Amino acid sequence: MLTCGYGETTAFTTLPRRTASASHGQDSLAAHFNGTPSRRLEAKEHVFCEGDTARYVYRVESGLICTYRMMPDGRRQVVDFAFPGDIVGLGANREHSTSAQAIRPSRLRCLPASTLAEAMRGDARLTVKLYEALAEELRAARELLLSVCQRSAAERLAAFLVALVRRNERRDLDADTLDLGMTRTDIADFLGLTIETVSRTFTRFRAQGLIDIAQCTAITIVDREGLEELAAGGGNPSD
Amino acid sequence: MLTCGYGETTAFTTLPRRTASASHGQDSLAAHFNGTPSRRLEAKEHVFCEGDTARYVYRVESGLICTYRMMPDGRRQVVDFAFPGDIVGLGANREHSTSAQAIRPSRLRCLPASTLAEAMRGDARLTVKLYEALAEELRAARELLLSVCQRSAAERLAAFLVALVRRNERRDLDADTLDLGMTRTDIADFLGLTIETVSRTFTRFRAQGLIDIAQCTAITIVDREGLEELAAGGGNPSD
DNA sequence: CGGAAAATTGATAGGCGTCAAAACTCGTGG
DNA sequence: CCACGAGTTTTGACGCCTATCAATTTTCCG
Repeated sequence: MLTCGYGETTAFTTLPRRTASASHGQDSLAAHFNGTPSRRLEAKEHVFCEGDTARYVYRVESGLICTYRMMPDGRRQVVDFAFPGDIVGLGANREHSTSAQAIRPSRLRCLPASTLAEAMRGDARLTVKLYEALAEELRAARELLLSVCQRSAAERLAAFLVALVRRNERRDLDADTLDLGMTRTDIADFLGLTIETVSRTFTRFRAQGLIDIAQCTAITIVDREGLEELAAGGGNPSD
Repeated sequence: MLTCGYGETTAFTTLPRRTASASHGQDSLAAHFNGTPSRRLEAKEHVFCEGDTARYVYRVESGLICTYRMMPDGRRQVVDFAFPGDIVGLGANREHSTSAQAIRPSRLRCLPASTLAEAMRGDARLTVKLYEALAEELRAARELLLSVCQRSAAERLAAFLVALVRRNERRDLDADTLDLGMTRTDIADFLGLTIETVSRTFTRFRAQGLIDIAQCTAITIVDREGLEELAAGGGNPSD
């Protein structure tokens, strides 16, 4: 809405918007990542953990990173998925307030926080860019909050899929062929559901002719409009 | 954790932390609000609405402001309660991404966004302060996400009350006497519950000797430890 | 091919939402 | 000062959605 022309407000614009925010701040941000050391991560390896000193800001070059927060008793809330081009680790004043973990083998570019801080002192416009990028993340986080807390399981999953489709579109990929690349657990922890509910909802979507499931992580969109309607709250049109 | 010495991570540190963030950025922010025009609002009057052009940033002088987002079908997610001293309207690039409404009669100081933007251009340290304040809001939003999505109704409400108690403490008010000043609807929309569930949970808390309810909005904390334990997830110790 | 991890499917139960009605609060006016 | 009425809160009954527990099937690698 702020930086790009998507007319919808269907929630889980989380993913599209995050990317938008990236491209928003990237004009001047991107340059700062050029030539920085890169780091390879295996699947399940951590980029950083909650409480770690924030030494770097990262840009995802390839792979898939998820950021999350844990409760003492083990419950987990996935806060974000970061795809290639996205920035990870912004907004950590001193310590990271989330953990970040590679879901599949990934490559990151690492920009030292000190370098960034120095650049911020010298370049007010860069700081404003970062401020705006952060504002965008805040907006996305609140949208996720709205979505996850106020929607049924089917609505959440539909919105999630729709967000991925739109992300594909913007990257000129085949929009209707999704490679999730993440486990049911990741999705469940993102949407505030259990893996069983996610799995059942996938199955129901297939039965309803909304999607097709080749393998667990390879999904084809069959009825995109149906999904979008569901995502918009069309499941129970009460008014 | 970042800026103040509270050792706990019990969630719904939302409120305490937000204030912490305010005081964090306020050293240099506060000065900018001095002498700005003030505005009085009646209960239920809006400060701004989602989509409005972001003309001002506000500091709450008195009263209580809540910010929220709506879904097309009317479901509402309260994102934040802003108490005196808190800043409202930060992070809006161009339009507000949330609505803000006075819950009770309130008074605000209004800092024009253009003035702030100008100050940011001239004062890099201010921009960094704002960046950090926003980072704190982001952290709080994610904490709220974790809390609301992963916790039972009792845990959510307990965490909410504990957060208010801690807020009172920091202001040297009587910590155990809460004047909520908001309706059950506001609380429900904040915690992702219905008013009936909120009401029932309050009643159960009273029956369990955790709290005492004089009037709907006047609550006394009886067993603070019990509440804190509940808030931390002590309701169902599964491990 | 074999074993571990992940996903699916089923049965069950419980928590919370929904609908509905009663009780309470509070401001207004007789 | 009391009565009234709208709005809010409380309480109850009921049902559905989703979590939980458990078993099976599929997927993924070594």
